[in-house]
Amino acid sequence: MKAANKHSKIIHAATKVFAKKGFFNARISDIAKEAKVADGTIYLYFNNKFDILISVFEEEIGSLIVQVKKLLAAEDDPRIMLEIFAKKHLTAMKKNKNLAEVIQIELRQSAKLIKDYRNNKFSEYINIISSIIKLGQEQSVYRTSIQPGIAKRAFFGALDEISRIWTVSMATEYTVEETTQQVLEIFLSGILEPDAKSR
Amino acid sequence: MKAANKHSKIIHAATKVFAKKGFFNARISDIAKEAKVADGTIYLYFNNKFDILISVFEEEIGSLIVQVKKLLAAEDDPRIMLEIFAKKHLTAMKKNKNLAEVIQIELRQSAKLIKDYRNNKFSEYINIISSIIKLGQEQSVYRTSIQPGIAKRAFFGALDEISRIWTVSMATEYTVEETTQQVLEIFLSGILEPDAKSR
Amino acid sequence: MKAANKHSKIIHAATKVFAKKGFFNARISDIAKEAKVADGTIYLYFNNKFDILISVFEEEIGSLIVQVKKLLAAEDDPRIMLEIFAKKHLTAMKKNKNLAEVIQIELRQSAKLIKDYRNNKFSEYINIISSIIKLGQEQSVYRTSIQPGIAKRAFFGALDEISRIWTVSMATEYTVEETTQQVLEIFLSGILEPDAKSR
Amino acid sequence: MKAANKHSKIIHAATKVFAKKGFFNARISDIAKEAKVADGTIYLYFNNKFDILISVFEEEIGSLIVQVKKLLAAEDDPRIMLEIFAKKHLTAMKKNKNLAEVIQIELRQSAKLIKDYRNNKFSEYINIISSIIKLGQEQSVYRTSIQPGIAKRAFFGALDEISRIWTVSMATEYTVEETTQQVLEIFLSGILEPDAKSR
DNA sequence: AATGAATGAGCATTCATTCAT
DNA sequence: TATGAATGAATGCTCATTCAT
Repeated sequence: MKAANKHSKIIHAATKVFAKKGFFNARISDIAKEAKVADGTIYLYFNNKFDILISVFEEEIGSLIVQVKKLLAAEDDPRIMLEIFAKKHLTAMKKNKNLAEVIQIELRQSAKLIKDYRNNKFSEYINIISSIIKLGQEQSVYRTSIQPGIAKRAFFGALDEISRIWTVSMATEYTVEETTQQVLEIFLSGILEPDAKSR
Repeated sequence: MKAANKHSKIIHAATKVFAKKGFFNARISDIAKEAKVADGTIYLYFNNKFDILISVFEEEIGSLIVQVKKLLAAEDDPRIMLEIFAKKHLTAMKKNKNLAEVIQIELRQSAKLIKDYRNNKFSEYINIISSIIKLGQEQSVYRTSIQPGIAKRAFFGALDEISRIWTVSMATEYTVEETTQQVLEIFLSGILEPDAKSR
Repeated sequence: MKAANKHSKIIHAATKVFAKKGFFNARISDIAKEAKVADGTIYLYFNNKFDILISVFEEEIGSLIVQVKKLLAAEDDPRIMLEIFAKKHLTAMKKNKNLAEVIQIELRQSAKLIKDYRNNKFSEYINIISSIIKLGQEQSVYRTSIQPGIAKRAFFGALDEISRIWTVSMATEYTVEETTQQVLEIFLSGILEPDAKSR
Repeated sequence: MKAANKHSKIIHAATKVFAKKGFFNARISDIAKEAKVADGTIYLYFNNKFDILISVFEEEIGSLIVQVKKLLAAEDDPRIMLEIFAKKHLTAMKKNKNLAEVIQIELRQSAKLIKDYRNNKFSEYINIISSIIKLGQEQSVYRTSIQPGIAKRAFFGALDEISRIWTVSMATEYTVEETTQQVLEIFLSGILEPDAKSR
C-alpha cells in the first residue's frame, strides 16, 4: 500500500498503530516511526492526536462507503443489496483487522473525546442500510412495519459485534460466507420456524 | 444507591466516572472524590486502575445476569424469553447510562488492555441468548438452520448498537417498547414481506 | 534472640529489615510484620522512621561498646588491646551482617538525614581506639608522633572497609583471624621492610 | 565548571544534588533545576534515577583514576607512589565535598539498589593501591607477608573514613598534608615504637 | 496498650506538542 | 517542508503517619 503523500502515509500508519495499541496507548512517536517521518512532521498535517483519530476514522469509513456504493450501483434487488452490504462489511473487517479495531474502539470514543464531533461519515455509512430498507419497502419487498432507522442500527450492530470477535480471538470459527448467510437469514426471514409464526 | 461498604462505594463511583470521562480520562482522584474516600484507600480494595475497570464491568454485568435469569425463570416460551431479554437489556441501558457506556467502551478495551483477561461474565451474559435459541430449536420453535453462536452475537450486537445511540445523543427518538418490538420483529420474523420470501 | 519487650522486638526487627533493604527501601509495615506487631504499635515506641534508625544504630553500637570494654578490662598491653578491638569488631560484623550493613549505610546517612543528630555512641565506640593509642603512648609502646584522633579513624576505616566487602559478596576470601592479623601487622609495624625504612 | 553538553551538565548537577540531599532525598526536578534543563530532558540522557547515580559515580571515580594514574606514571618508588595516592585522594575529597559524599553514600548503596551492578570503576581505583603494594613487594620495599588484597582495603578505608568526617563537620582539624603524613606514617612504619616491636 | 483501616502528600516518569535549525 | 531535541504538565501509586475502636 504505497502512500501517495505524507498525509496518507501518516493516516495509514496511524490506522495500524491505533489498531494495535488503541488510541490512548498509541504514541505519536509510534505513528511517526511507522510512517517513517519525524514526530514534528505529523503536526504539519494534523492539529493534534485527536485530529489524527478522526481523520483515520473518516478516511477508512469513506473508503468503505465508496466501495460499497460502487458494488450496490450494479444491483437493484433490495435483498441482494443487503447481502452485498453485509458481505462487503464482513470481508473488509476480516481482511483488515486494523480497520475493524479502529471502528470498534474509536466509534465508541470519539463522541466522548471530541465535543462537536459528528460522525458524519459513519452516519453516511449506516444510512446506506436504511436506504436499502426504504427501497425494499417501496418495492413491497420489505415490510413497512419495519422502522429503517432502528433496523439500520440493528443490522450494523449485528455485523459489528460479529466482527468484534475476530479482532479479539484469532480463532475464526465461521467463514465470512457462513456468517453473511446466517445474518441475512436472520434479518430477512427471522429465526422463527414458519409454522411457529403464530402462537 | 447507598453503598454498603467501601468496596461497592468505589465500584459505583468508578462506574459513574468511567461513564462520564472514559477509562483513560478518568483519574483515580476523580473516583476517590466521587466515592468520598482518599486516593490511597482505593488501593486497599483494588490492585490498580485496570482492576477497577474489570471489577466495575463484572459487577454490572453480573447484576444484569442475575436479574435477567430471574425474569426468565418464570417463562418457558422461547419467543417470550427473547423478548424478556431484549426488554430487560434495553431498559437497563436506558435507565443506567453509566452502565451502558461502561459496557460500550470497556467491552472493547479490556481485551486489549489486560492480557489474560477473559470476559467470563460477558460470555455468560450473551450465552443466555444462545441458550434461549437452543431451547427454541429443541421445541421446534426456532429454525435449526440458525447457528446459536452467531445469532447470539447478532442479537446482542443489535441491542448494543441501538443503546449506544442513547449514550451519545440525548434525543430519544424511540421508546424502549417500540425498540424492543422492532428488534424482536426483525429477529423473529425477519424484515421480508411474507409474500417476498421466495424470489 | 527472644525479645524482652516490644521496644527491643521492634529494634531487632528493624535491624534485620534495614540491613536487608536499606533504610529508604524498608517499609514500616515490613518492620511491623517482622516484629509481629501492628504498624501503629511502632509509633507507640518511636516517633518516626528516622527515630527507629537512630535507635537501631545506637542500640547495636551500644551493645558492641559494652562487649568490647568488657574484653579490654582484662588486658593492659596496648598492642593486645588493639588486637582485641579489631578481632571483636570483625567477628561481630562477620557474624551479624545485618549489623554490619546498618553501620555501613546508616553511619553515612544519619548526619544528612537528621539535623542535630550527633553520633554519640559511635564517637564513644571509636574513642575506644584512641584511648588505647593514648595509653600506648603513655607507656612508650606507641610512637608519640601518631595523632590518636587521626589514627582512630584510620584504624576504624580500615576495619570497616574490610567488613563492607563481606556484606556485598558472599565470597569470603580471608578468615577473621587472617584479616585481624593483617590489619594489626599493618597498623603496628607498617608495611615497610625493616631494611627499607630509610631511603 | 561549565558543562560542554547536556549529559555532563546533568552529571555535574546530579553530583551536587546527591551530595547535598543524598540519593533518596534528591528529586529529579532538583537535578533538572540545577542543570537548568527540563525534567523530561534528563530522560533523554539517562534511563532512570539509578542510572544517573551510577553514571555520576563512575564519572567521578573515572576522572580520579585518570588523574592518579597520570601522577603515578612519573614515579617509581613505591613509598612515594603510596604517598601520591593518599595525597591525591584526600585533596580531591577535601576540594570536592560533593564527590566525597557521593562516594561515601553511593558506594554503600549501589550494590543494594542495582542488581548486576559491579563497581568496576571502583575496583579499578582501589586496585591501584594493590598494584603499588605488589610493586613494592617485588622491589623488596614492602614486606611480602602483607596481603595486597587486604592492605588495599585497609588503606582505602582509612583514607575514606578520614574524609568522611570532612563531609560531616565543617570543622577541619587537620590539613591534608598532616593527614597524609599521618596515614602514611601509620601504613609504612606502623604505630609501634621501634623499640617496642618485639615483646 | 494495641490495632490496622484510612489518609493524602509526594514523586518518577511519560509523551503530546513546540520550535530552533 | 522537515527534523528531533527539548519541554513541562500531568498522574498512578506508595507508604509514613494518624486515629477511631
